[in-house]
Amino acid sequence: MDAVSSPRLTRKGLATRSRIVAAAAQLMFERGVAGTSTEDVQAAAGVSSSQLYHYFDGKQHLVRAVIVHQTEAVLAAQEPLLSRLDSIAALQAWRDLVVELQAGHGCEGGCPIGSLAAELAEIDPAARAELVAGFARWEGAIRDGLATMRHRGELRSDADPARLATATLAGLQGGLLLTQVRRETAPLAAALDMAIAHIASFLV
Amino acid sequence: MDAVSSPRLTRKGLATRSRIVAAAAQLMFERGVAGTSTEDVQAAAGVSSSQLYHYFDGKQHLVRAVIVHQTEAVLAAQEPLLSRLDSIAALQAWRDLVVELQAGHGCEGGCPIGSLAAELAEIDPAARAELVAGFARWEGAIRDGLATMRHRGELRSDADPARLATATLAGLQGGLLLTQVRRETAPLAAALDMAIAHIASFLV
DNA sequence: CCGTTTCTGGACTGTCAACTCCAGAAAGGG
DNA sequence: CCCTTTCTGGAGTTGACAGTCCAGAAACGG
Repeated sequence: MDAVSSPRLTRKGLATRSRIVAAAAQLMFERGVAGTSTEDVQAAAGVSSSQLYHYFDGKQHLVRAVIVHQTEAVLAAQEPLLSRLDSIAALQAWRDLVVELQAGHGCEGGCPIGSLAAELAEIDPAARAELVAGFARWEGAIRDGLATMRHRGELRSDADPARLATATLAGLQGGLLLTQVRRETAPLAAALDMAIAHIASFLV
Repeated sequence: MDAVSSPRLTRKGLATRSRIVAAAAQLMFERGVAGTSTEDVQAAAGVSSSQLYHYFDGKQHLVRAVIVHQTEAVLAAQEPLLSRLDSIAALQAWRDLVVELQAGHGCEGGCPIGSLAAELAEIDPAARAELVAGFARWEGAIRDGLATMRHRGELRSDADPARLATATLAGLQGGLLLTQVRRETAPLAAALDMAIAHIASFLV
């Protein structure tokens, strides 16, 4: 739709815009959207107020750009595994990666997309739409792997890749939330192991 | 620990305090903590500023009281089923109830506790502690039902009630989040069906 | 190299939200 | 019934934050 749109941006302008989004994403991940002021973003990105408002029509627009940015970042962090979730072994490797990523932060921060979703779903319809799209991409990657397995005849025909992918993403999100709150990876591991076991129950 | 503590409260004082917490809980459920000002709470509860600060040491303390309030409300809304999750049929009835509750709101709002958790986990350590306690009670209720099943010999001895309960709660939370964002109950239903199928896979 | 557009610095404004204060009303307790 | 404590009304203070404005610097395009 728009995302980058606006008028044309100079090479320099694009760099400044990216710096703002990256700084905002980092701060909003750490303190939430409401806990991050535009002044904080300006300071972190090393830009002035007029610059921020030159590239974005206000905080809400900046937040939408942050959602897009974080969606890319989260999906990229799971590659190349995410694009090849077409075996139980691949799913387990992906599970291990996700768990290790959380352990690496000390279980802080939760899911960059999930946290934004919880904070914004009820108060910013445009943000919610962007989040639906982000989750759809994530779920789509999982679903594609499962569909490949079914297509190959490894999963029974009564396995529904779309529904399994939805349930897996739900387990992942809930596991991330509990892991964030409890500051231990056990809930995330348990949730993903459940999802994989459930998928494995459809193996031929 | 403290929760109600403070000095002694008159019958009337207790009623006023409850009104404030209930109003704050409702508003924070609809708009989030950051999106709810103390002025909003005052107006909704029909109290003055001095009253709010008479009963709470500030917004943070009020938020903690809201967490306790919502924990009670969420658990109560699932009774009497929640205390008797000791068969697959009981789990399915509970699943149906949870899904219907969400459908009843039009899938708005998500989980009252989960939303608070996502918003507060990183910015309010005291709130995080209260949320850990709230989730523990929820998970404990699920775990107790599963432990009963295992004790009766309905679940195999390699089933770990605590871990299954954690995974189920994770699925529930993630399902609620996706359901909130997508405005449809399918993700919640898929996640809970997965959890129940996983539990059923441990039946003797 | 020159006109136009984009980009940047920084001061400024208006609003809103958290929290304080104090005086007076109501309740409790002996 | 009176004294103490709790409770309430409402005005006031302080600070922060989203967003504006305009003048000047840099980049681009022919």
